Amino acid sequence: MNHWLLKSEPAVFSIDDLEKQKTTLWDGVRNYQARNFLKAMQVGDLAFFYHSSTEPPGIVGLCRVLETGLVDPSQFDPNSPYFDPRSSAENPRWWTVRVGFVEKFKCPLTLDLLRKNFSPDELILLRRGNRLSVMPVAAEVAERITAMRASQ
DNA sequence: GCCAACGTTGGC
DNA sequence: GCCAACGTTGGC
Repeated sequence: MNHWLLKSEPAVFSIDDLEKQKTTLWDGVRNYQARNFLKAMQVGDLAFFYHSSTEPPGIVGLCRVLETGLVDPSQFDPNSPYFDPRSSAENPRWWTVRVGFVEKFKCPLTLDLLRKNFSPDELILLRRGNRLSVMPVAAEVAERITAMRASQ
């Protein structure tokens, strides 16, 4: 099983929204590196849910990959901000997964706390200028994150 | 609201 | 294929 980190602005979609909805299609990713990580996900993988552009930013919960290899429907919707006129049904450009709510952390693991416990080498999130919204988390790092959560 | 960092676009 | 211009991300 692999671990991932998914970024979302809570004003757009939060861990509370996921808890209410139970599952969601992780659509709207329009970056090739992030898309490739989405493609590499497998059913059963766990993903840390990260809130960005909020105070404080941080990991706020956990979700699980339920379905993989899904075509992102928003690329075909002219009314969607994620519409991509270069995509076609025969040759879709953007792929995604469905994730399900697992848990919301009692205390968020803030970006500040993550910086104190991990190096930028260990956690892509912490790398200078990082803007990836979907990224892998090494097993050993995921274990330490989970341990931090437990000790809060 | 600022701005550094980065990805994408498009002229050449 | 280069690279300047531009738009976006996201922490602060």
